[in-house]
Amino acid sequence: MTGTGTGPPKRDTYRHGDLRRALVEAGTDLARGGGPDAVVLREATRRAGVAPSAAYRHFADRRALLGAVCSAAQAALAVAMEGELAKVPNRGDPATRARARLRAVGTGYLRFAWAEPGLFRAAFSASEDLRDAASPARAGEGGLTPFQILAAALDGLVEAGVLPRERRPGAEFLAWSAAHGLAMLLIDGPLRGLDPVQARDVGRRLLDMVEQGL
Amino acid sequence: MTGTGTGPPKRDTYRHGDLRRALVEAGTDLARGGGPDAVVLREATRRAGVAPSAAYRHFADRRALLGAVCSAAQAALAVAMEGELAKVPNRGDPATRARARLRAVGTGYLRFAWAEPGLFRAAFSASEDLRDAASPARAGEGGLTPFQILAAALDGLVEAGVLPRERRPGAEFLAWSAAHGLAMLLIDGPLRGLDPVQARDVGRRLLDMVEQGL
DNA sequence: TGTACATCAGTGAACGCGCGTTCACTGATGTAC
DNA sequence: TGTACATCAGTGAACGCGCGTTCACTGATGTAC
Repeated sequence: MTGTGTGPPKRDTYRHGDLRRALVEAGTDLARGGGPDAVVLREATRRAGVAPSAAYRHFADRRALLGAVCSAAQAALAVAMEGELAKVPNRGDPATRARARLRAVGTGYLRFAWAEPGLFRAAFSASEDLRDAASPARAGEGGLTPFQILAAALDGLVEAGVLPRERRPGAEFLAWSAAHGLAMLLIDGPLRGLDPVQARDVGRRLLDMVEQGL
Repeated sequence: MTGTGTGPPKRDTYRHGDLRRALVEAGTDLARGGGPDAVVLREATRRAGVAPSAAYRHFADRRALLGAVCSAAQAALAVAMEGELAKVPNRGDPATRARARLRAVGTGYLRFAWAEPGLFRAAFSASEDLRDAASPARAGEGGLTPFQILAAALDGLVEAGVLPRERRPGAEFLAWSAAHGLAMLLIDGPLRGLDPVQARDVGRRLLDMVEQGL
């Protein structure tokens, strides 16, 4: 962290100090504003106060930078989900508590998508498959990725006897689909015009549906 | 339709004849291959065998062309959904028939997304809101848009006494979210690697969940 | 039926733009002696 | 503690690219007489 922090991109040293991190942060800001397409290598270097070619000391190409931004976005999503989970009181009977935890996971997911649409889209932009879903770079403070947080909540539902064990396998894809679809329709799609109250309502009803339907 | 049909872009006349349609078709082919970002004005004119500037006789700018492609993609989606609906037998009691029709709508949606991922993404690319969801340019052969087809299926569920009337309002957003989310995860997201059999299975289970949870 | 003319769809050359990427370089840093 | 040197992070100029868009034009078509 050289220079004047988040001020102008002027540096006092020839070396940057932590350019890789600075580029990921700049890229993340760009994604925040305009989604994955807005992650432009040259603009990231500009914001870091560095020549465009300097980026190639830390990333093989633009795709690699976007991949790092994608991981950062997933980590931010995980943090949002953890934050919602932390609000769930520890009292009450295990069944209602397990249900509340699943709802919290879904609420965190939807809230993040609503509050940070660009970042949310970036989180799902890089070509990843399920193997990447466990990468530590995508984890929140608790060390779990969004996908793992959801899985844990569903496991809790089984342990509490709410979800029959035989319906557990693959359940994350169903719950995930519902939340993801609503998120996409709300931020990018035909439901974009909804006001926050309507959005919250339809979110609640969606989570009801998942709870009933799983 | 001048020249040799779908052959090389050589024309024998100065006038094209139906350039607007040709550009939308070329743009749709581009979207089919690479989603909305692949709808490149210059490439569309190239495929139509025409100078780039000719496009401006028919579209104000690239966005307008993309909008037309988006409508065409939605119409194709509507046709796919209609096709699945047509398979539902007309016999049986009204309740199971209404349920089957909703499933058919969902199946058509998911099948289209799976078979035509680029077109599917293009269908939801243009900035539209719910008012556009009724535009005739997006309708299938039955004159209904995808959204309207879904709404009709849900109305049928109410009429058959399967869905309580008070839960009908807004139900399209819930069903739509579930299907849309799975579609996105399957074509663009972490579920991309699934083979067709797995994809079909998770699709069925998702529709089960919607049926149970609505 | 033939001719003059208005229309307007398509031409072709040019524009500025910003991008990702390369390459030979420079100079700050840390290490070996 | 001081000096020589290897390392390698960042420089700066340049590249080719394809894009969207503009503009004055040209020539096929259809209409009026």
